[in-house]
Amino acid sequence: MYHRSMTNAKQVQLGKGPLADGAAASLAPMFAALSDPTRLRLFDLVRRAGRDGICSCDLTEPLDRSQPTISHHLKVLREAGLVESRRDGTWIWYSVAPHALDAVAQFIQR
Amino acid sequence: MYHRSMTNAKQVQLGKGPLADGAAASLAPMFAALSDPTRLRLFDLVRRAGRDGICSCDLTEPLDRSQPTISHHLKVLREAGLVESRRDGTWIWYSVAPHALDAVAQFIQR
DNA sequence: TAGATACTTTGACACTCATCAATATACATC
DNA sequence: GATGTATATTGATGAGTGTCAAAGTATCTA
Repeated sequence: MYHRSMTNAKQVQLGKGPLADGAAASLAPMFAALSDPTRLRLFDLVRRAGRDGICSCDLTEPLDRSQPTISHHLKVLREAGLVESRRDGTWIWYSVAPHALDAVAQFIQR
Repeated sequence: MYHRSMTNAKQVQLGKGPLADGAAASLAPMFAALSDPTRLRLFDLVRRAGRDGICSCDLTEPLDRSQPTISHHLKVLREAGLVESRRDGTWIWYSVAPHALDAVAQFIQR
């Protein structure tokens, strides 16, 4: 049941003062999820696929990594709350989670 | 001469197509620099200090880390092109590098 | 039930990282 | 030059990461 869309995304509320300990702890994993080149391109491909999403099977080849490696990276993105997955028969479709990057964007334009 | 403002920030040009290998390789380190909670708060403190910057000596205490650790993190931020440093006597002042987060913002609002 | 396809998990390996104590360096003052 | 303060570097350690091959799980079809 890995496709249950398990999301670690916390509702980060950035106050006005210095970045709180908890907020930093919530934000850091999202940055970490994007801190690997392969994962960045992976997320980019998923984002480009729009609402429909993209099949995991179509992600392995363009990134030139083994299938388990892609699976691992997708898991990292999913647990960071950046992408969602939905099973369709044998296939699994990935799409960007709604408001995925809101917290990150909020921090950056702070 | 560590304060020579050595910046690894590349002028990332994000095209219209899928995220290129090189662009991903340039972006990832900036995300990596922000992927640690302590470093996130560190960057936030520096950013809050505005143009004047903030003295390294004022960063150790609020983050509850040893002086070498803070020094290490500042180096990471500096080499990622996110902050700059300027020596003033015995002290060293850190401030946010101009256009520090431009590439990251551009990627996020892509 | 058997085989095929899509995907995940496990185990291993080389590598990186956050952290600190100890030490070194740079600068100012005496 | 000697002493003190601010910062950097070194070395060590425990924890985490990206990667793959091999094995496991889930789903479909025949």
